[in-house]
Amino acid sequence: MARKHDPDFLTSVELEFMNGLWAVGSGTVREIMANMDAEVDRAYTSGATVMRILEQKGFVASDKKDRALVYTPVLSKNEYQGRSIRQMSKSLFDGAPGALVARLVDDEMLTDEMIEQIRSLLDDKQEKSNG
Amino acid sequence: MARKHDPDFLTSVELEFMNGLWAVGSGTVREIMANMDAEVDRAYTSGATVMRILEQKGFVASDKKDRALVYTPVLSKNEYQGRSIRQMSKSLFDGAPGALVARLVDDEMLTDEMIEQIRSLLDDKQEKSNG
DNA sequence: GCATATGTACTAAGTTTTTAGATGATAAAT
DNA sequence: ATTTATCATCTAAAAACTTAGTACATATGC
Repeated sequence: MARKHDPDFLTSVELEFMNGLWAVGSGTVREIMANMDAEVDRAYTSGATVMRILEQKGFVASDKKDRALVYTPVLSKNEYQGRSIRQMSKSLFDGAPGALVARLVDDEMLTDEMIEQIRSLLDDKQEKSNG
Repeated sequence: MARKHDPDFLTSVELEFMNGLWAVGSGTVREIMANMDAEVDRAYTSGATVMRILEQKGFVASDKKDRALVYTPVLSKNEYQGRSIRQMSKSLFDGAPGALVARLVDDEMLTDEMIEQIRSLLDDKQEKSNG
C-alpha cells in the first residue's frame, strides 16, 4: 500500500534502522539490525517490515543477492544530516542556522573540548572564505 | 485518554502550535492559532484538540479566564531547543554536538558576522566556566 | 428575549507508526 | 531425505497522529 504523502523525514525507529544501514554501507535486514544500538529487542520480521516501508518511502533501495535482499541507502547520512539541520533551523530557530549554533554553544552540557573543536571549525571556515 | 508512553518530543503539528504559543507567551486557542505561520487552514476544533493533547503530554498548562482556557507553556522554547539539539546530536551525529556544527558550517552560508557572533559566545562561555 | 458567536468536551474517522505472527519458499545440516 | 534455519511476503493489531464534527454552555448584539 502506497502512502498518501510520502514524508521527507524519518520516524525515530526508521532512523535507528537507517543508522544501522549507514554503518554497514549495504546489508541485509539481519546485518542492519546487528549494527544498531540494540537497546530494544525486536523480532526479525519487525525489522523486515521497517525496511520494506523505508523502501516504499524511497529512503533505501533493495537488490536480491541469492535469497536475501540487500538494502542500500538512497540518501546518504550526510545528506540527511543537512536536511535535518535545515528542518530544525526552519521549524525551531526562525530559519536562522546561526541561532541554532548559538543555542548549542549556550548549552551547559558543552565541554571545553567541544568548544575548542567548534572554534577550530570556525577558524577553518573563515580561512577558506577569506583566503 | 492518557497516553501509554508520554513522549519527550513534539510532533510537527504540535510544534506548529507550540511556536504559536511561544510567540504570544500565553493565550487562548484562537490567539495561538492567529500567531502561527498559517499556511494550513485548520478548523478551530482541531486546534482545541491539539492543545488538549499538548496539555495531556505536559507541554502546556491551562487556566480558565472567564469562559476561555488560557494556555501557558510548561517548557520554554529555549529549553525545547536545547532538548532537540541534544536529541539530534545523539541520534544523528554520534552524540557529538561538534559534529553537528561541523555539518552546519560545512554547507550553510554562515556570514563572517555570524561567525564572529558565535565566537564571542564561545568566549563568554569559556570565561564563565574557567575564570 | 432570541439569534449569533465563542468556548469546552466528547466522539470519531482516516492515516501512520510500530510490532510481530503466519505462511511458504529455499538453503543448510545431519 | 528429512529436519532446521533463514528469508520474503502477507496480514494484522495496538497505539499515536491529525483532523474535525456534534453537542452543549455561555456570553453578546440587536
